[in-house]
Amino acid sequence: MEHTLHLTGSLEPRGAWKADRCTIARSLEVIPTRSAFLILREAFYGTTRFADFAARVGISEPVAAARLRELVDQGLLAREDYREPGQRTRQRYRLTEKGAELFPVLVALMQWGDRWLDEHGGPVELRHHGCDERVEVELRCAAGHAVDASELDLVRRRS
Amino acid sequence: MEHTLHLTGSLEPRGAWKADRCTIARSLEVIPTRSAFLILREAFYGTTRFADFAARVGISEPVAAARLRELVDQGLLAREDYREPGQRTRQRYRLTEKGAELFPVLVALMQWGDRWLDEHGGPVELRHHGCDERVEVELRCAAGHAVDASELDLVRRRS
DNA sequence: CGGCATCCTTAGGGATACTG
DNA sequence: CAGTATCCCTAAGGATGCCG
Repeated sequence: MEHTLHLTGSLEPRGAWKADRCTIARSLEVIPTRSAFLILREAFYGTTRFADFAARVGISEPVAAARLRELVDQGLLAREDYREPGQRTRQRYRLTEKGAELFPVLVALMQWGDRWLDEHGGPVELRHHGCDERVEVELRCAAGHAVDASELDLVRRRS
Repeated sequence: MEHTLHLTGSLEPRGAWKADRCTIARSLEVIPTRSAFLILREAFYGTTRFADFAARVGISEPVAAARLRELVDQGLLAREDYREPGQRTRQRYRLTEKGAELFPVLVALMQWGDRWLDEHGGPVELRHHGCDERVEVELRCAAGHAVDASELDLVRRRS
């Protein structure tokens, strides 16, 4: 069984596209580290406070400070002041739309880990609110077909 | 707009599940580095040879050797000898099923980078072979509904 | 509470040269 | 062709302590 893509036409020879435009590589420059991924995980789980990020991700506060600053600089998190009635002003970090759209990446990592790295299929699962059915990431084409990885063509974008 | 999940029932307080069982964290222990991700990208693109991995990922050969060994040790790639008729024996690296199932992770990273990190939506795209429609990763529940990130419950797995 | 300063250790990675 | 050996540099991250 071959696990590679169909490479069509002008994508080969490979000089046809520059490695520095690869958007997988670019994404990994924005989220280069394990701690960055796990801080995003916490943000999806609803964590907003500095000390909670450090504690729940399991990293030291200096590292948490560095990662949070980088994620804010990249526009994935927004740092904002807020004040609950009768309380002092606090800070919190919230996902921006740009950050929130990374959700499928985290779900895909979780799904793979659930299958290959845990005896019991992982500690938690995602369900469709209301419907209550299990949720998974999948590949699907614009015509609505579920797509297997063996049915893919990789082509240069039609600009 | 809130970009967090619905956390239901016993997932809170958070001590209810152990951070070391998080399968996102576990996956990132298996593929911890940018170079590991990009070697997998190359494997999907059909690269099989040592020197090609190093050159196409843009890493030095010592680093390529270390990453390839780790990926083989983790069972994502298989190293095998092969011989074409009339040629000497060569080595190649091929994706295992375990490695191949990481494909949605890479597609999700590419899709996010296409949207947020490239002026023109990315250099390449995936199309459904035959059908020729564009392919994307999406969240979908077992009942067949496309699921928005705002419609998710996170629950402990029913074991 | 939400950090920063300092010091330390380890891991990632480049360059160059060499080997079976 | 498919790597290893060596050397060096930088980044990631922990521990401790301090600050507004």
